[in-house]
Parts: sequence; structure tokens; C-alpha cells
Amino acid sequence: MIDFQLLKSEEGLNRVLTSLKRRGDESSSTDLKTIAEKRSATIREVEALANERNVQSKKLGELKAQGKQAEFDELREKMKEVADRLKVLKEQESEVEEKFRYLLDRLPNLLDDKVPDGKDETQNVVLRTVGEVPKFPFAVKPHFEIAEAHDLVDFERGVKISGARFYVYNEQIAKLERRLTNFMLSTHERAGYKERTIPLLVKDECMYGTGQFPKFADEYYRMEKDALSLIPTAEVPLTNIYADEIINEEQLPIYLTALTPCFRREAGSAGKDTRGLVRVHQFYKVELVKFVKPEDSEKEWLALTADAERILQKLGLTYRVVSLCSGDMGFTSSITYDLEVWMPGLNRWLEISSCSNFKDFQARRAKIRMKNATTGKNEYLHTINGSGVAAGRLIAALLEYHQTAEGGIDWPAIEAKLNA
RNA sequence: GGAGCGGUGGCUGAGUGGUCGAAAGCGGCAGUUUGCUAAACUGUUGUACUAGGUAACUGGUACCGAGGGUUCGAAUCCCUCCUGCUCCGCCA
Repeated sequence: MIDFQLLKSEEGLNRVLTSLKRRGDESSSTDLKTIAEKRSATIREVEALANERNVQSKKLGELKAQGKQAEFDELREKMKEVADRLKVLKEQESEVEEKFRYLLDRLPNLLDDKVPDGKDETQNVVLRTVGEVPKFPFAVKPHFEIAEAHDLVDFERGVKISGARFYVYNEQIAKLERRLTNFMLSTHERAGYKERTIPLLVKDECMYGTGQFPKFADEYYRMEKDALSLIPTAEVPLTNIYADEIINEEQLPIYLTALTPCFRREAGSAGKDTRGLVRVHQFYKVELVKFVKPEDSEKEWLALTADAERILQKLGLTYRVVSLCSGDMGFTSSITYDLEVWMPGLNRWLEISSCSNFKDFQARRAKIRMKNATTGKNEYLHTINGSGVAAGRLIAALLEYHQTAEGGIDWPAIEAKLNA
């Protein structure tokens, strides 16, 4: 969440409103200032009355100890009224607090000044393209046609077992995925990321901490009985490792990575990418997460993006780096670069990684702080993360790049890339 | 799943209705002593919100697993939930 102290000044409020407008968010942001003010006023009232109660209660204790029964009884009667009044006031306070939290919880992160203006994904800005768009001397096929033709992926049985957007990898793809994820983890380990194995089911407070809850709750699988959610990305448990903790500044930066399945309901994407491995309910992904000092976050975010790019470079895939425009930015992110890989068979660019700087937005929600070594004060640190990268889409890309004129797959070529 | 016992500050651990944000010890920080280190001694040491102040800081409120309740007053009493440990059962 954003620093709600911003709402108190004209200047801060304008920053919030400008950012919201750039996002194309028409939510009731103007209410914020009024609610924030009402909240402060109510808190002041409650605290003043609570102070009186505390002072008089202390006095009652003294009177009793001194055996002054008459004075005790008199004051006690008076304080009953104060207690009643306080009770009513406290109810008002929690009502205001609830309204305030409701708005604040649903308020997106402030956009970085460098985020380009734009309405939707069509106005994202391509920063650079790495590699050439490959040319084939034959008619290229999308990955799912190749996979079906050679029985590499069993889409029907995936549907039989679990429904649409589920799949079964047969032997060669299953093994390729195992090789690829291992390759990605090793590559990141060399760049300084520490691997973790983490829970795939998380509490609501974790989903809140990284910003999935409460606004986007419908997009995730939740186990109602146990009040746990299947993670949509390793970002959730990985970031929450340090929830509610204060980290010494000297221990930063912390780089973490994890391989996990990711589960997404894909609610609202009916009819989109219905074939293939591009949009599925479950896929493996290697995630990169960084905890950094605020002053380092831009540098560290660019470095993390480069770490994700390295995977695509090593595998010889053509991709471009895209700066998401204001209207296409995610709720929690302050600035995001997407990596889009060229898909020869689909004949389009496909998002395979999304690298974001959240600044202190997630840190505030998850209460992840650092102790400033010079001032000794606790401050919110910055969190950064990105996919490094999504395995399912990576497999799809490799199949399309290494298809042969005969309609098969050049396995040795893939193998060579992995061994390079 | 059953039975029993617990959850207190960075840690250990006291505290069963009033002056308890909370004893004591450890750790941390500052200082004194010291040729240096160590030891000893002295002081200091939580978080969030809130009001004032440029700030250092000062005042207030809240927090003793979480949420409710009783009371003028709750770490302490009552209820619900969560969670840890030990034993038993079950499963891998």
C-alpha cells in the first residue's frame, strides 16, 4: 500500500490522484482525503477520552487503597458514563477505520515517473529487441500442432483429469522441462540468487502482503476449508519469507529464487489462447525476488531484468524488452519491464517474464523493514521481482524455434543450447 | 484425529484485577576504568498510531498469540479461534 501520510498534504494527494489518473483508474479516490481526515479526528477524540479514563481509573485505585469508600463510589459512577461514551466512540472509530482500510487496500501503487503514458497494452513502449526474427524456409507451425502431431503433450487427457487448460507432458517434454528448470536455477545461482523451496499453499495475509488480495481474489484458487490459496507465483511465499521482520541494513541486498508450479484461475480470459501452452491453469516458473535498500532499487531492478534476459539469450531466443505503459501496469508495481519472446509459430510476441519494481508498496503491506545502519531507524525496504522465466511458455517457444521442415523437433539443437 | 501442557519485549523468563510497557538475567548501544583486548561498573535499549516541533525530541493512545466479553480499571477473569510442544492413533 502507499504511504497514507501522503493523503494529508495537498501535494501528496495530488501525486496519488495523478498516478491514479494515469492508470485510468476511476475509483473513488477523492473520498480518500475526507475519510483520512475523519479518521484522524475520530482517533483524536477517542484518545482524549481514553486518557481521561486511564487517569481517573488510576485515581480510583488510589482511593480504594486509602479506604476512601464514599469518594470511590462517587467517582466510579461518573466513570461509568465515560466508559459508555468511550464505547460508542470506539465503534465509530472502527467504522471509519474500516472504510479507510477498504479504500487504501484497493489503491494501486504510485507510478514511477519513467512509466510511459498510455491507455492499454497497445501503447506499451518497446525499448529494445534482442536477436533477429527467425526466418524458416517452410511454413512454420504453432507449438501445439507440433506437440499434438508427435504426441509430446497430451491435451485431451489433461482435460479428462482436470478440465480445460490442463495438460499432460509426455516423456520428452517432461524431461525437457526438468532440464530447463534446472538450467535456469543454476544460471541464477551463479548470479547470486539463493534457492528456496517454499509452501505452495499460503495464508490470506501472504496474498494480501504481495497485493493479490483483496482486490483480485477471484483470480486465484483458494481452499475454503483451510483458508489457504494456491500460489499464482513464487513471488508470494518468497516475498513473505521476510514478512513482519526487520532486517539489518548490512544484510541487504538479499536475492532469492525458487522453482514452483503456479496456479491461476484465468477468470475473465474465456476464449483467449484456448489452444496450447500459453494460457493454462498450472505451470512451472522460476521466480527471482530481491530485497534491497530504497536507494538501490532502480539499479537492482534493471539488474534483475538482465538476469531474466540472460536465460533467453543463452537459449538463443529472440525477444524484446517492453516498458509497460501507465494503463497496462499491474496494481502493485511502480514500474515494469516485460520480456516478450518472438513466437514464430504463433507469429506474435509473447510475454515470458515480467520484471517489476514495487518500491515500498509490498514492504508496507507485508511489513518488511530494514534497520538503517546510520540512523538506527526502521524503514521499509524495496522489493523487486521477475520471472526467470515461465517454463511452459519457454517450452512452447523452444518447440516453435526448433521445428523442422518435416514437422518434427530438432532435439540435438535444443540440447546443444542447454549444454553451451 | 484423541489426551495433556503452553503462547509475555531481540532472547531466556517472572508476573492471577489497580501506580505493569511490564521484574530479573542475557544480548545490543553509549560511557567510566584500562598500554590493548577482556572483565568490572554506570547509564540506555520495543513497535505502531496520534498531537506539537525544521529537527533532536516531547506529550497521548494502543499493543503481553488473534478476536470478542466482563469491569471505573485486564498481561491477569470469561468465550471463540489460531498456534507450539509432548504422548497416543493413523499415513507416508
